[in-house]
Amino acid sequence: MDTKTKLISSAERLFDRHGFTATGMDKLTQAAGMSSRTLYKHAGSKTALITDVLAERHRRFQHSIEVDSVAALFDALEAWVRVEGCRGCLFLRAQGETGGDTPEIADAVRTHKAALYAKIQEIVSLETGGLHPEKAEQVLVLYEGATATAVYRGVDAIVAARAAASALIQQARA
Amino acid sequence: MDTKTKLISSAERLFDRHGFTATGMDKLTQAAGMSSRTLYKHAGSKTALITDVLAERHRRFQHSIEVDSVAALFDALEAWVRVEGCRGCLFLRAQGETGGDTPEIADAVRTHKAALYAKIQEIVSLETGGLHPEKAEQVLVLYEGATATAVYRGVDAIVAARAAASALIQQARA
DNA sequence: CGCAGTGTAAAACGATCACTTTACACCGTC
DNA sequence: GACGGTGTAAAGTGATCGTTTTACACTGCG
Repeated sequence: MDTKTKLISSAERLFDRHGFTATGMDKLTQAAGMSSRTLYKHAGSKTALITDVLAERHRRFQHSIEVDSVAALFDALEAWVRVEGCRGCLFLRAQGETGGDTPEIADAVRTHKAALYAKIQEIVSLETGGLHPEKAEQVLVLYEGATATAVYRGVDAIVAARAAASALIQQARA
Repeated sequence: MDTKTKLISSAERLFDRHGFTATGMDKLTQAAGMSSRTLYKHAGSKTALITDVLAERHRRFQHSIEVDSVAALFDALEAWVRVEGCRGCLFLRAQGETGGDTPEIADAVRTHKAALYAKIQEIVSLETGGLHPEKAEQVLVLYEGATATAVYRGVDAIVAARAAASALIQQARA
């Protein structure tokens, strides 16, 4: 594994477990197994490192939601949290920690959420024959809710969200 | 307004806008209009101040959700974000920033979420005649989802959540 | 052989962190 | 009129923040 990949993946882990602000550069260099000079050569700054981490996570997340039904969307989320754990949406957490004051981070969040919503719109349109576009936002809310609620209620929240989403879609088809 | 009340309300505002870790004691003393000595006499420590802020917010929040229908629950949330803004659940944000490593904060989050879930169970039971207890978790997910999604989609998310929740309850009644 | 590239360890940068201390002023009460 | 309680301003605590610097070692390529 090359230097930058190792840096980003170990940084993602630390940011996710302990928060962005609370994670210092010493912890990051130590976890990545490199000197601070090397870290700065590859990342440039802490903000840039956070941006890189979010971009990589977005890439991986996008791949994980390549599905074509609402039920499968929540199955994918369940599989995700089983592998990655459930500490809430890392993008919204980054937004919250910075108060939206860091433009690069705010942009990464916007991009990620726009893509998520677009994907959900695509799936819902597929399942309802494009007849109920308002259901997309409801499914989005269920998806975000599943992610947030799983923090303290675990996978049960995702199971409940999938059931609710399926019921709403079923209802739209009738 | 007495000293401690002023301290807690100004601290809540800063924590909410800029995050817990990113908000230093100098900003807190300045916003509260008091010396650091007075702040420490009343709060004890930053962690204790965060705990006090969360406890006060919980008190205020509990009062705001004294309703007896699912629709009214989301109306209350909409009214809340119109007054307080929508930057996500402050409890989950505190949990995320500390990684759950601070017991007092983790306790505050647990208490808050247990009360929220209990309230939703009560309302759902009221509306479905106690026949569909599994709907409570679905409404909880919609509630958390509305809070999280409102961060980037505003009140629309809450409106969508209310519609979805009402549909699910309606379905349970049939 | 020489040299650019990439890495290391470790010290230092000024700033800021949470927190404490010193010294002093105003207050109503006994 | 001395008093404890509550407040202030401001300097100082050591630690840690993100970042840069100095000095040096290894590697593959011309």
